[in-house]
Amino acid sequence: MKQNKIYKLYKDLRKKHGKPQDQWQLWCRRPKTKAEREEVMVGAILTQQANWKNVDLAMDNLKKARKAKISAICALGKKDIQELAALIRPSGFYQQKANYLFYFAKFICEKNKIANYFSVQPLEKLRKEFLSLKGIGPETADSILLYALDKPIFVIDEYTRRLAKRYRLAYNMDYAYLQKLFESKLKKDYRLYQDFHALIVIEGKNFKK
DNA sequence: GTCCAGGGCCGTT
DNA sequence: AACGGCCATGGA
Repeated sequence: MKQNKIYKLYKDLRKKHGKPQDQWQLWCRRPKTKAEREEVMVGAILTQQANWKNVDLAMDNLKKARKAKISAICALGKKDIQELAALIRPSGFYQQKANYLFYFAKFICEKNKIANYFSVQPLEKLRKEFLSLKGIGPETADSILLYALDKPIFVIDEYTRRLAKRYRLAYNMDYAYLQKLFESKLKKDYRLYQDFHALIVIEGKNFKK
């Protein structure tokens, strides 16, 4: 890949921060076990507009209750959504997130009945299916595709926008535009996308809006 | 006490 | 298409 501002930013961040640590050790692990993938999916929903410390508290509650995996959640009934909400309370917006989690889990388990569903379906189709679910917007959908399913799709978030402004990488901060921009400047490699986005979040915390 | 975090939904304009 | 209010906790 030729030198360009975006790839150079990756190299700089990699040099400055090394391999992503903390939560990112799990999210950037290769390969992941099935259980780890399911845990990342849960985390992707809980982390919406939430401090990771709070998400961690919620994840601990779920683990103690043996409900930190998609397969455990989709075994629940509708009447258990309140119990789920109580467990994830520290992550904030917990009533909504409990519903999001429950129906997302149902969706995943349903599709998993079809052989190799997530490996066989085209990426664009999978993404549209995720986006059709309540509570799964562009960032959450792409986070799950990239970090849980190892699909080569670049995640855009608040920190990506901050760095894009700070380093004048773009003027348009529209999600689809930024995503295409980053993907067009990088080798199509989920491992690169995973590490780069993690580093963007780590670095982004140093900047105000 | 105040501010804010890795979003997304819904109603209004 | 764009914008504002809303959802909520815990740490700085």
